[in-house]
Amino acid sequence: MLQKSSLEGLSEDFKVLSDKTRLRIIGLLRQRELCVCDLTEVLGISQPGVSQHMRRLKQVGFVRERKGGQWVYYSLNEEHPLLMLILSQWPAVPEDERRLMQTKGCRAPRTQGSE
Amino acid sequence: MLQKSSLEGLSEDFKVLSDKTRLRIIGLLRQRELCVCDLTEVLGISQPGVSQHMRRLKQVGFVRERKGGQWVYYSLNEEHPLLMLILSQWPAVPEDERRLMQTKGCRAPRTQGSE
DNA sequence: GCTCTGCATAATAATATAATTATAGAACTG
DNA sequence: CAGTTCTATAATTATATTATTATGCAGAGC
Repeated sequence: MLQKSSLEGLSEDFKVLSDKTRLRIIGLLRQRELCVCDLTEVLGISQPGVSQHMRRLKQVGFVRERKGGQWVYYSLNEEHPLLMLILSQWPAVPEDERRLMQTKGCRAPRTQGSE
Repeated sequence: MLQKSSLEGLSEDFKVLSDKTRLRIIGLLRQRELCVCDLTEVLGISQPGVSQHMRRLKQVGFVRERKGGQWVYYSLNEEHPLLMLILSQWPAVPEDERRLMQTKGCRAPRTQGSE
């Protein structure tokens, strides 16, 4: 039984969507592609935590990754039918969006003195 | 903080949808309204198990209940926007549908001799 | 080549979830 | 009213899930 039932797949999709942190991530990715360090900063959880969430989001095909130098950029997979359907009802999370604005993330090449 | 964030609500909706048994229940309710004993028979789990699932489905407003005599009939809430959206992509579970056909459920008034 | 930064994975601990059995209440049946 | 049926809830147990810390690997910059 290599083939998962479609029920199994759907359940897995919803399981991935059932975590608030992942919902926040998806919301943030609507704005633009983001790297792990961006998300770590905005979400306020540990880097490994973000990585784990991204893995699950990737596994079900909600996000795609693109490696750019040192960074890994994640973006929404616009070809995922269920995700696109659901995005139409996505709630805004103003606080996250504000934090995303304020965050410098990986974009600011660090001037080594500054902490 | 009486009001749940919409993120919380959405996450809860997906959590309810993330269980295969509940997905099967929703699929079955697409056919017609069903009572707990129907579902117990088709799903092959215990009666309290079905009741618990129905409670969660009711809590997030996916299903409605109607009491009819001795029975409690559940049906899909056609006014739930997210549910309606998602139903468009619902997978068929032929085996469940077959079992539903075959089941007599609560409809057959038991002729007391029959086991 | 050495060091630092960004990311992934492994191991672990705390918490949540779903099944079962046992029990109780409400509505029919005689 | 006594017995039976259908459903809900409580208690328990087994299993999943999510967070953290520790660790390793790859690319960038000196």
